[in-house]
Amino acid sequence: MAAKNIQILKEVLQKEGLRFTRQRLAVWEEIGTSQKHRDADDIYISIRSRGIKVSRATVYRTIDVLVKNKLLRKLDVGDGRSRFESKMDEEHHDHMICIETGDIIEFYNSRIEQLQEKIARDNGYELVRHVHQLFVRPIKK
Amino acid sequence: MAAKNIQILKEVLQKEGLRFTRQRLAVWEEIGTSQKHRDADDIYISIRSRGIKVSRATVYRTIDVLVKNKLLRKLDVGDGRSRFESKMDEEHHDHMICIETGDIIEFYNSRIEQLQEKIARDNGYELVRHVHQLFVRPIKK
DNA sequence: AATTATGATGAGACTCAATCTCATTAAGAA
DNA sequence: TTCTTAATGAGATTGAGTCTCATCATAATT
Repeated sequence: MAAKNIQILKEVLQKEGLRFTRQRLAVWEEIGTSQKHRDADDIYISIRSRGIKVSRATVYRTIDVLVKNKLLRKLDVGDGRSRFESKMDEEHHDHMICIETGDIIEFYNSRIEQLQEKIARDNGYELVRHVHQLFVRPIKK
Repeated sequence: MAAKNIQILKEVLQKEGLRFTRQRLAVWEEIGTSQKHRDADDIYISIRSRGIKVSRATVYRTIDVLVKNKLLRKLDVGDGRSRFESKMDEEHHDHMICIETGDIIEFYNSRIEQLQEKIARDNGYELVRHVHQLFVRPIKK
């Protein structure tokens, strides 16, 4: 993993007054892999399989810190298990979930993004975050 | 509760090959009250407090039938407990959730509705349902 | 109205993701 | 290297939701 990314983790930990540990680095490294939309247990198993000793509690605790600091995004795809994706070098997007295959497809629409801001504002609120998911089915020909 | 609404429940149960029971009626009546965005346990407690004997299992089972038949909508506001709202005489809408007060405000934007359909179609899917929630905070003056 | 077949109910066990506890371990300052 | 204090991990706990199965109730039939 690039030294640059390790530095990002160190900065976040410092900001939060937390120590830089082997376990926290392992979680951060694991999340940096190209796989997306992974659940906490999947991340836990992967780290263990790399021979690094870590507990589920620490994985969950580290994920919380990363989510809080916007290095990680938490997704709820409606099956009771949260999924996570890195926000490093990522443009914002939302998700389409295929109800037949479970595939997760990303989408982005700037008009919708604008409208969300406007709707919140028109009601006297500011938009903090949003959840937007389209549950879809392949069009049969 | 209006006889008309009882008839709607009876039709759904018949369609599903299910019997009309005191407990199922009680759940349907409870959901017909003006309160919205209630959780399953809240519905369970209310029915019991009306002196009707019902179990949590039956409340959950009945809710499932109503959701399946679109008499009821299930919301996930991100705190681990599903909320439910009647779809009787209701226009479609989505929700804004205030992260400071927990207030749930409904909104509807036809342009967003159209765009969602288009996004799914452009990717070779048809839209089945969607989840759209804005987490907001009051604008401080 | 009584009978009867079968679906519905309820108490409590169970599931599973996520969180918490607290004795032990390790970071990192000095 | 020492030492203070935060971090970790094994396993207990939580809590929403689901499941089991003995018992009960619906509603069709007689």
